[in-house]
Amino acid sequence: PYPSGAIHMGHVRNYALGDVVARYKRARGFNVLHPMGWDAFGMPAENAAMERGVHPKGWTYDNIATMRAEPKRLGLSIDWSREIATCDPAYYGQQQRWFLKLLERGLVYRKEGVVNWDPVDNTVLANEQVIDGRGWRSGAIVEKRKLTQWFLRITDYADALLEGLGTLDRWPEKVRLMQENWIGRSQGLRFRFLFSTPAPHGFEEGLECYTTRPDTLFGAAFVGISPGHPLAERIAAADPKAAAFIAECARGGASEADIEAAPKLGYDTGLEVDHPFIDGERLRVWIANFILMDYGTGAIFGCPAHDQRDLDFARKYALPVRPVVLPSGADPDTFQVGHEAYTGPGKLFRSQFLDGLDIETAKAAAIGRIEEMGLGQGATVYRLRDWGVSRQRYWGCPIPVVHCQRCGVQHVPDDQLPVVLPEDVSFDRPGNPLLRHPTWRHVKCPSCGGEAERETDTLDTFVDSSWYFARFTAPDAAQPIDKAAADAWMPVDQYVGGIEHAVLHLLYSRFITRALKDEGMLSVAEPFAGLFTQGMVTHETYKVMADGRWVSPGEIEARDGKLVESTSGLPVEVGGIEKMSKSKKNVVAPEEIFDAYGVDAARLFVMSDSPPERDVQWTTGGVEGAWRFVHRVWNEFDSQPQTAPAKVAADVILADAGAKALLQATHRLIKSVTESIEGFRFNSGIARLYEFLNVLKAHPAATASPQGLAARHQALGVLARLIAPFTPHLAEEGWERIGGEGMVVLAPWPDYDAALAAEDELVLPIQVNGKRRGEIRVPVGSAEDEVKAIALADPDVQRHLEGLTVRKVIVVKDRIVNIVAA
RNA sequence: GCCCCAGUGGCGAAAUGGUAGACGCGGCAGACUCAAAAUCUGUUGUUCGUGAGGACGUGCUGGUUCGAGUCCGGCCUGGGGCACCA
Repeated sequence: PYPSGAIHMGHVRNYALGDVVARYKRARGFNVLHPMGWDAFGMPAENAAMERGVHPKGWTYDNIATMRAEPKRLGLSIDWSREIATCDPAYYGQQQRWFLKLLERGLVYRKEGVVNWDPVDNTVLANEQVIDGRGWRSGAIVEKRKLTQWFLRITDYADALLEGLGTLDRWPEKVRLMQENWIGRSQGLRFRFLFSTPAPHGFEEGLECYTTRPDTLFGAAFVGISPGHPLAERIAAADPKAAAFIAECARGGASEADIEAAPKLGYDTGLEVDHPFIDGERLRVWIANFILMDYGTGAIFGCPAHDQRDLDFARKYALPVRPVVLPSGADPDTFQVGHEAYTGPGKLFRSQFLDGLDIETAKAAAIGRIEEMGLGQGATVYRLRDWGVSRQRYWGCPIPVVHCQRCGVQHVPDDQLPVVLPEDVSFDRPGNPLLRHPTWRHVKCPSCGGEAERETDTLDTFVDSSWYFARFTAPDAAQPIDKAAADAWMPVDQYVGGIEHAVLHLLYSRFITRALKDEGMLSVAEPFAGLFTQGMVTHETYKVMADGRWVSPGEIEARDGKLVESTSGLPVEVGGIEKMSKSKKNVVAPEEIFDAYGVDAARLFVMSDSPPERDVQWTTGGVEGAWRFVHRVWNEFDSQPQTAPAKVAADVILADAGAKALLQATHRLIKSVTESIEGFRFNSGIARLYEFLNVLKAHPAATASPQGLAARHQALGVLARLIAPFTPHLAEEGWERIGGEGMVVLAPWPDYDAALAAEDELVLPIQVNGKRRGEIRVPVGSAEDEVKAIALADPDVQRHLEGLTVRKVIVVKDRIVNIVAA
């Protein structure tokens, strides 16, 4: 977790789910590494420093000290000897070590580029960190700025990351899909148009375009370039109108709505290029506002008939619209495109050597022809961009390089690592305190020994969280990763987290893992073999009707059947059910719940009321139900006689009908709870435990005899072990109460006896024409003929068969009987 | 616009193609109590019927099947992801 200072219900649910897995697997005899650490760098610490004058380091470590108590109180079975904090030089120093390795490998580079600038946090953001045009943390509208920044070459791994998704069969389909879309591979053609008009300086070789629809080249109506294209800049230098148009394009709003509403605009440059396939045909070159510079080559050819944007553009500037793909059944002489471009399947026409081909074949043929002509080749293009990791902030991992006027960028030598953050910094002004520090940045060049300057950018905190799992396997190693330890533990078998990291942390970690593998530091290509994305904890929201203020659940009460604010008595309306958040005040503090109901009830409730992958709505009634269950379970343990029951032979117990029934229920319980945990259906497993409690309570006979008492003792012993992953403290107390050996946390998971778990007798429903008309009791495994005879003889069934002729009787063994009659 | 997911009682939900609504919350009734709370017991999809029993029922609509909440086609609604990506 980020050490914000307090845990919230989302943490409780997240870690409770993970703890169930850890405790279950441990009981199953596995070695379990279940660690905890702090993602401790980042903006909130600096904000606290600016607002309250505290030091980010002190603030962070104080928060860690406060927060550490909570997982302990929750009873999470964590190995605290492996605890790490990413703001510890012992951690980030090792990060600097591997960062330099990647720099040597060419996976880190520095370039000037247009970047996303968050004006509130005063720093740069990666593409993945811009959500709907806003900073992922600050929510501020992101601006474009030209800056020199450090980048990690994630695009080198675009293909590997895409292919690797296919191996992650224990990941949710949804997350794999999101990553696939984010990487966005497309196959197409990269080729040059040759100028028919005199080529502008620097473009003598032609103008390079990228397309995924080379099959539609015969429908080309124009060539378009992005306002940011070098050719556009060159033209603007000599043409004030072009310059004005480009400036106009840059002014448009950055929000989605603005982009969507923006009309297609173009500027006719007067330049023309040759159509590669049609002799004498020329295409006009336009600067167009809808063409992106950072995808493909920043230049396209427009085929209005088969691309909606090109069509909009063509209609506006009265350019020809020539269909070249004919839908099946359409008449080639009359087929036209109106306001909607045709993007569906069909056969090529009006396209010379492509005529009659289907789209895929035509693409290959067009690419082949362009390649023969030496104008270009088939190409793969990705939507994924390199990962900008520079942050102009103090509280982050320093980038371990030195800038020397004479020698350029120099690595900080290994014996001078870690580059430690200076502590004497001030936050009285905006901007990066490292830049203002009087001495820290001034160092000698490691190469020439002359005056040089440290890099003052720090790393994106997502770098810190992209390898911590490997560090956990040997948290004190003198090198970043102890390979033997990592080989023993990695990959992570079960990762539990929120969906919000689908294209952030989960993609970065996959990239860094692959990069470190190529560096020889890790053996696995994928960090997380199993991923589970849990749902959020939600709560109703409450709003004072009079003034629209949000009020918290603790500030309201029911008076005369109506909700009012306690202090003012003003009526309150119930709003939507939303993720717990401070802004909506629909937060329930875990500590208060622990105090009121105990941690076991809190753990139980967040897992019992919804499937783990779905959101769970926090309700007082719900947690009280869990709390009642805890008490009722304890009552069952507590009502067992203090003295251990006399030893009773197994066959004697089974001879007692009541005792046998209880043992059968017990073994069925083991089977179903085990399957529920294995399948991550914890809510169903908990429902089975509730059910079993009702069975246990409804068994008065079980205590009346030595056999009954012995059966009950066995049942309670099983129950203690089965509830242990969910409510560990209750399990421990119950286990001790009935004289269990040692601690239940160390007890092996119970195995079920298949014979006992099986039913002896079944109630089979009998259907007549698909409607249930009766039921019969038959022994398990009864022969089809026997069941058929009993079913047909059943009075209820006979009543419904009156006047009908039985055509067919379907007997599904031990399941159902359906009589088809007419 | 493209892609994905989900629609089941008053609510959260359960159901390898085989008794829809387990379990919990809430409601109702009863026991205990002077009373209330807590606790315990029973009951609780809708509807017709005094009852036995019947009809209807998993967003809508077709289909496959002896049998569909579950599989297939079309649609509606809600949620999420991506988005001028050529």
